[in-house]
Amino acid sequence: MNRNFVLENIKDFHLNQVLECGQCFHFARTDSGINPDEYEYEIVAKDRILHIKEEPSSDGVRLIFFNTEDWEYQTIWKQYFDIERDYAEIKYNIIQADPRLEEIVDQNSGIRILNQDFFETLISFIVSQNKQIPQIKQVVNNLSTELGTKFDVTMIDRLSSEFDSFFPTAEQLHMATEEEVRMSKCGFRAPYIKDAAEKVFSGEITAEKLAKLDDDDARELLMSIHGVGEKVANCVMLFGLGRRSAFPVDVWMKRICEYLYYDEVDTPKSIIEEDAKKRFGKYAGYAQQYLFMYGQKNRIGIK
DNA sequence: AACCAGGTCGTGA
DNA sequence: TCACGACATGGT
Repeated sequence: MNRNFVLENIKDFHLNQVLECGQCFHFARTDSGINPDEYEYEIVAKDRILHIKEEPSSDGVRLIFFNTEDWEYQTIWKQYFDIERDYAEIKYNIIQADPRLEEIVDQNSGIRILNQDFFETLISFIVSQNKQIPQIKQVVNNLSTELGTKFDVTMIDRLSSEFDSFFPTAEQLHMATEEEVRMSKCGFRAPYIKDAAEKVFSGEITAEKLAKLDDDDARELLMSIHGVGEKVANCVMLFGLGRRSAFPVDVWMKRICEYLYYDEVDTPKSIIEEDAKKRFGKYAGYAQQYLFMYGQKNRIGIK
């Protein structure tokens, strides 16, 4: 109890970029920001609340997992943070596919694609449609506090200011009424959330079933949920099912790719996705995330 | 006060 | 197939 697990010299990893790149929504930065090299976050994931800190180290970064046993890191967080994947190889291949992306990848070289829970990812990206990231985080937290299981006090190593509950399970969202779901301020997405919860709770759609399908069939099954279109399905594949060749095209990716590849000419999302998957192959999902961060930081295509 | 946000649905050519 | 408005909510 109360022991910290520490990783030294982790390369291609920057906590700030991992969490703030728009792939996950149930977390908060908890440090003051006074020291520019240190980042501290609370993350609610994997039926736990994790208090984690990043500091510079001689070669890469040091990650401190507070109040974490070795086995928890080995069986949970190692996988969640994609620690053992070779991101140097990923970046090399992306830059091979398009040398112009070298600077973009360098600027965001600490990104990792998290291995998140399927159901939470599905609902979170249903919520994400036509919303900005701070609002998505708010709705995710509202759903959790209103309908999710409260933390066991022994799980918290200090009082959390923002969080008190896990993201609701499919069963919990299935049992809730549409009005209760609407309390989260999800608006017109409430029936979408209900349909997703019902299809997952009934076993009609599960991560296990989806894992057996090829990309096209998996996406088609996801899109049988009312409120899940191409973009949300691709995000669920990429962030919640480990399908790293998925290339979600949202308004940002459309602007960024039109800027880079189509001479600013209006181009259908389907063409953008198809061309990107040809260009980046099995690395398309990673490329998408580097491009997304680049576009957001530099406000590509915004007046 | 309009307009937009990590979109999708329903409708009508 | 494709264009277009509606959809809750909150922020410029």
